[in-house]
Amino acid sequence: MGTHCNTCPFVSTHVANLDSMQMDKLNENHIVVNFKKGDSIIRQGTYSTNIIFLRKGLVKIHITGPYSEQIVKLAKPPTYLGLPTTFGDKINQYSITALDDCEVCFIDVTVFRNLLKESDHFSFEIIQSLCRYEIESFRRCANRTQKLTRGNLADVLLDFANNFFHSDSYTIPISQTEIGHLIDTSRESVSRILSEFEQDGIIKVKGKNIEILNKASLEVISKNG
Amino acid sequence: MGTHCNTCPFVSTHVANLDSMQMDKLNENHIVVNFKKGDSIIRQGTYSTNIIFLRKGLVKIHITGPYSEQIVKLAKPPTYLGLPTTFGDKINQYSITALDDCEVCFIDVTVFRNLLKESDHFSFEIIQSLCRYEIESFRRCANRTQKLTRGNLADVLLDFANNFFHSDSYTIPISQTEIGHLIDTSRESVSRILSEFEQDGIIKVKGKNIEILNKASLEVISKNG
DNA sequence: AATGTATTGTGATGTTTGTCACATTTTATA
DNA sequence: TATAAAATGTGACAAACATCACAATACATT
Repeated sequence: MGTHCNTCPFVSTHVANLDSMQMDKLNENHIVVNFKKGDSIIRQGTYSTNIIFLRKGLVKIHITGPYSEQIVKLAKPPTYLGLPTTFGDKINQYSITALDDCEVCFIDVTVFRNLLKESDHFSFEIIQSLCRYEIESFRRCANRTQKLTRGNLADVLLDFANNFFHSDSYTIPISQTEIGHLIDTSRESVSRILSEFEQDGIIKVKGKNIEILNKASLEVISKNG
Repeated sequence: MGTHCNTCPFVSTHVANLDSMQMDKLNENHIVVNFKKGDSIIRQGTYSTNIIFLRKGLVKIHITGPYSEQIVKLAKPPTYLGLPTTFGDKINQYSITALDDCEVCFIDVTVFRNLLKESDHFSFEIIQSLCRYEIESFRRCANRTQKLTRGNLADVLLDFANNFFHSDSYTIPISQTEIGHLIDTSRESVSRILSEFEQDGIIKVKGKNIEILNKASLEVISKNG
């Protein structure tokens, strides 16, 4: 707690036009919670009446598929989590787990609902986000199912560099098993292909530290194979 | 044209609480268009400033993946199409093609935007739909990537029976090639597996006519195979 | 009815990748 | 530091499936 919504980056971006009464209402009806790496933030199958706003940290959104776990996507702040659940049947349709130390803001769904009611601007922001997610989700699925494993793995490495860490050298926040769940392949294949990449001088692996040595190559692999 | 929005099933379901002035505005700013089987309703990469409401007929939503075409999903009325595009960058991120004779209603995006502005109820309906789509999309992707081809094909056959034609005997509205694009497999595999199903007495195929003879079996295959 | 076009059936073959098995390394915990 | 637990590396093998090739139908159009 202790952080008033006035100073919250999410409020300033998305709810800029809430009046101060609405702002106070939001402030009184949210709880800031910290999660440690590995903690479950929401769990598939459980009941939820909160919208979650991710303020800090990295999370994975994952669902129990027909056979194995699938990581649907990774998410970084600032973003809402759990919208679909809360406006659907209130049963979480997926799990969210912290990959980092995370700071999230639980907002009661009725309060959130009222914000939507009172601010058409805010509603529209949410609609736009959801639309973006839908398109991303189509693309991700098409890639995953059409590309070979090498291509998907290259994508993951590039995605971390470009969109999460903004650096070609980073500590990968998930295990090889999890990478497997993310690109629908086995842990063994991930291991093998990472070795190949290293042998080809494309990356340098040291434990969980990845350094991309030849980004152009990775991009080619991402496209062609 | 000729159909006032008053009598439109979509309006009565979703926009029930628009006042008559809003209703008239909607009515003046839409165009009803008919498409024939195979016609392209929207085309990936083109510019669009219309929300589309599907009133009648069946459509496929498909995107050009890294290698081949992928049918993202099939849609039936009543549903909005093209929301993500129109509230995103206005460039269609996917194509929509009629599988049937279709009747769709083009609504100018600014008119639609105003409806959202004026009715928080309507906005919330849209938010809820988008949330549902997102969850569906996660599930579909997990199934597609984890299940074997037999299971996915069984799913498709069941989906048509249960959710589109409400009958165990129907004329399948897409070719085997398209089924392949829908479940990410080759045309040949679709053909082979359909033959297997028929040999096992699970379905009867006659041209494009499908009759499900043993639904329980199909459901088992959908789950386990 | 005739001809061309799209759709479907089916065999042979090769590739990709999952699975099993076990060794090895790294990380957590008492 | 010792010991357990988790994560990773790697070989051998099998399964599922794509691809290629070509035949056989069905469908449309004049």
